Amino acid sequence: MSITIRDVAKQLNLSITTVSRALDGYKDVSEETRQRVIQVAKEMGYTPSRSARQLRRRRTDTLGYIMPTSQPRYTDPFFSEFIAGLGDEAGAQNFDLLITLAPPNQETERIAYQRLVQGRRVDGIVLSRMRQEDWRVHYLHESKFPFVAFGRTNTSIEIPHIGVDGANGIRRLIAHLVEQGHQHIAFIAAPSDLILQADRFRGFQEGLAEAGLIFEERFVAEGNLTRDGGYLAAKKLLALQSPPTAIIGANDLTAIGILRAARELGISVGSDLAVAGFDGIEDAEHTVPPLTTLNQPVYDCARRLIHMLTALIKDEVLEEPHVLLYPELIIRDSTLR
Amino acid sequence: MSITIRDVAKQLNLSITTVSRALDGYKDVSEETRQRVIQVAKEMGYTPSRSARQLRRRRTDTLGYIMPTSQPRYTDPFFSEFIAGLGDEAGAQNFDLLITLAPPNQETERIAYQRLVQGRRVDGIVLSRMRQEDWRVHYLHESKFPFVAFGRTNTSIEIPHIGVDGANGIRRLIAHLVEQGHQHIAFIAAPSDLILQADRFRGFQEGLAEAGLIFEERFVAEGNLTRDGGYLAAKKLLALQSPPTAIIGANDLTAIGILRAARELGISVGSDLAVAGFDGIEDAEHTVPPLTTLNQPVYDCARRLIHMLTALIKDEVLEEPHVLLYPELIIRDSTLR
DNA sequence: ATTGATTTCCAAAACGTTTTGGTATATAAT
DNA sequence: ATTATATACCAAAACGTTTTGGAAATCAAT
Repeated sequence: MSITIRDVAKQLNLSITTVSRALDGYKDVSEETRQRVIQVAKEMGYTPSRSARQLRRRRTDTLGYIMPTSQPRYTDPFFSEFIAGLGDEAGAQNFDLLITLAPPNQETERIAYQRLVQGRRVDGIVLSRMRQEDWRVHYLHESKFPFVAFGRTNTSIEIPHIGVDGANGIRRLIAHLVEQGHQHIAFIAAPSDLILQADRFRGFQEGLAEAGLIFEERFVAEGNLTRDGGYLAAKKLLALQSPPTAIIGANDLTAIGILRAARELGISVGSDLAVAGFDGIEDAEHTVPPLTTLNQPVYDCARRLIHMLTALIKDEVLEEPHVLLYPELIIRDSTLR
Repeated sequence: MSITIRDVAKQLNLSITTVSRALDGYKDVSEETRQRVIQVAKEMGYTPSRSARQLRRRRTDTLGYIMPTSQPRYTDPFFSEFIAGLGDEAGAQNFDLLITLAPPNQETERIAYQRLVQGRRVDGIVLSRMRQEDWRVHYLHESKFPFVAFGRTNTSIEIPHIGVDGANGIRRLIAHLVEQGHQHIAFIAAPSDLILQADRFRGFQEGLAEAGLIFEERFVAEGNLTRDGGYLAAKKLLALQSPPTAIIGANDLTAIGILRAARELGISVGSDLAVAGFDGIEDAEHTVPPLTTLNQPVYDCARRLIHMLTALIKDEVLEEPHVLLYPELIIRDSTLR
């Protein structure tokens, strides 16, 4: 069907070895022949078969990412940006990116990871949304499979990763809110098995303590990192006896839900209620009022992760296996009176 | 390194042929042996090597999608939903999804497509954001490579696709706006090489005509399907001598930009200015005011496209090679006085 | 007792590369 | 004149499957 290396070799009256090595830039082929080979290969439109090369080289030049999609249609802009970063850097390094969707913590997820690892379909895997008891970490580690993570983990296992210090961010956010005169600050949480929840929540408690405020259980509501989750939780919080004057969402989507709840209740965000999120997704600039948030350089993190991962695959030594970044506090009208 | 079919065969004292055929469900292996094979293969944790299988079978069980990313960091929620649909259905059909990013209409894009096609990297390709002179269509057609498209094309080439009737949608939207008493309706366009622009713009002109309104050139501004594009274009339109009382964005992102421009200018959307978009992205529900839009069932379209594509790959006859859907007009506060 | 079917298995070829371990020729060094 | 070195090439093995074209054993029909 399509042109193989054999066709090129025949055309040139050379062995396939020589053609292969000429194209791969080995030095044991004369410059003249190499030029001829390159020329003819191009003319004939030869592209090496990926699977043959993979089989022989025993690597795939493909990286895997399994996107944790909770609901069928649901997508967090966070992931778009993350994937854009992964894709761009992977492309730059001549790797392909294989994306699979799987709901977190389910059998399907396990199967998805096993397919990638055991079927040797990718050379390395990027993990995100790290969890407290993360079987993925143990599984990949035991399989001796190269992987990197966005976010720290809990385990003693040594994992190259990039993390953003959620606790630090939320502490600074609370300092800002207190500066704006808020004493009653609430938090809408993420699912409790997520590391990011642990970090951000710890920041919440520490921030309150630092400001000399007491932590009230009733000011913590359960969210699920979606707009609807934020909306429902905010409704509850705002229906309390003496409601909070500021609400922090575990992420921007949650915060957008809070905005909506406030609007429905006729509460003016900014003057009457401060609202803030976490992530720095693009939508946050366009809400009414624009949303105060802690920006994570998601795109850059994704690129750096790929960089680390490819280094890992090539058995290079990572100069910086653990990176901890600090989110940038972006103050917008949603927390200004 | 990892377990191959040979290991399993040795363990069972069978030939690799038999193991292979047992696992593939051929009938020329006794039920008893098959059970033993399955059992042992599972115990040993055997997963067939993808590349070996691909090489031999001469197919990859992978589908490709190249996402048109214009700016490095930029992502339209539309694509997240599209990808979610592609990924889910691909998974359901036991295909992988290979995603590459490439800026449209550039050399990189051509290379990206060639890599997929000539490197026999995928078995089929999904196209989106169809263009007037779409070299991709010609290229894939000439290469006899299976592909499907989201959106029609204007070539004579027969392409299985799913389209959403943009003209129809915009016409209905205009009828609604006229009903709300609007006489001065503007349009912020998409790049003119896109088919969707042609369709939606035609709908704009037809809709005006049907309502007996005259089409004014000055009420058309150039956008680029982004929030910022919408924002800038809206600023221009609203600075006109006698500005429009309604503005339609070529997509929701554009409309969100319009909302922002209006807010900055102190124009009250709904009462003073009607704003509408196209796509039905989730954000549109959460803007202030919530955005009137024409909803496309993007997720479902994506799934159906994959369905068509896999059928095409298997040489099945498509029962419906061309699907034309009508967008759903969702009226929200942004066009209600 | 043959022949013909059926069942169950297998050896070997093939897929298209890369890599290994050379060989032959020319050049340089002794 | 011999030996060493460098240069330019190649045949064959290997990667791990699936597929092809049987073969051996069993059973049924004559």
